[in-house]
Amino acid sequence: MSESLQSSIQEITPSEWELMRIVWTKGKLYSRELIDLLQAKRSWSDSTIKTLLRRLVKKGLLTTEKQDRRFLYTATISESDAMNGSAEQLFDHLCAMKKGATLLNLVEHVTLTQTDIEKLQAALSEKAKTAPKEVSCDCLPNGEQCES
Amino acid sequence: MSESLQSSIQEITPSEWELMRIVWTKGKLYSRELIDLLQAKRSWSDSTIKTLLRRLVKKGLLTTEKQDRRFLYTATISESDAMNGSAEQLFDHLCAMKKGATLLNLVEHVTLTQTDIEKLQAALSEKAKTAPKEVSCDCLPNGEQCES
DNA sequence: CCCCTCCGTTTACAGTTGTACACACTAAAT
DNA sequence: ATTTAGTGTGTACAACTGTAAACGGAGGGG
Repeated sequence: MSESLQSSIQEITPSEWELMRIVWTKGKLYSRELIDLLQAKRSWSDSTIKTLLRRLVKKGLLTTEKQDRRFLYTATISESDAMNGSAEQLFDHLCAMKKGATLLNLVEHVTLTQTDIEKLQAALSEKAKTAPKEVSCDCLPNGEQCES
Repeated sequence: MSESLQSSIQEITPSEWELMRIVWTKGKLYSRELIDLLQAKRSWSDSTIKTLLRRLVKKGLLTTEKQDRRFLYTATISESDAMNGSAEQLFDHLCAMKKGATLLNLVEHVTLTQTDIEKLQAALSEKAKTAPKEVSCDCLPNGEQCES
């Protein structure tokens, strides 16, 4: 389990997420399999997918391993690290004061299992022990606060 | 209060977030003020900031109002809508099965106030009443599931 | 009345992203 | 040996992003 994300994950674009999710789910696979699976959802040409694969390798998010005559593609970072990293990156852009509200909105809109909820509740109870009364806005350079 | 985000908010880039946060905090302001405030954090040239402003207006995220001889800039969407929209957009890329884990990670890493925590707990208790036992992975076209 | 200063507009340019055609190479089939 | 089918590589190109210099118009100061 990764504790805290070190140096902010490589930016992953929406199209890249689609490829990555398949790679993570399958573990290792040939471009052909990837393409077939992906085309079941997106009508992208083989070429487009091959380009995306190439770029992901260049970005260092995938590695290749020569097998047979073609390549086996594997992810270099775990899905959780990618998810947590991206989520944290997004939250970095938000006003410190309003992160809680955003989280609340997510909790309300995302489908969660009983187990997820239990874990979240446990984490929250723990956090409540040391949580501050207020968090101030960090949108402006001087200490000026935003309302609400 | 916006209930659910309609048609997926205009994509906001990292640099744009910086401008927007200032605009949201100040409500209405002249480019000069914006530039001064922003330059206290980022060493961007006036020009760069003016370009970003213009692009935000073109994207429809800001509107202008001629005042005096210059423009007053205002945001066209609320900060919460932007935050919630972006967060939901990100979550759309994640495996349905692992959204809970990502949320958990956020809850652990984000600074929350006592009040935020209470609200989250309330929302979770409510949600627990109807939450499913499991959520399945939606990464692959066929029903194939990812492990963990 | 002229120049300067402010602010908005034009233009620029490299890098990234979405999308894809066409080509090269190699193993396999004929 | 020649063709073929399957993979990877090169190239392309428009839109968007990060960053910024330069220009043009209007009001203020001299």
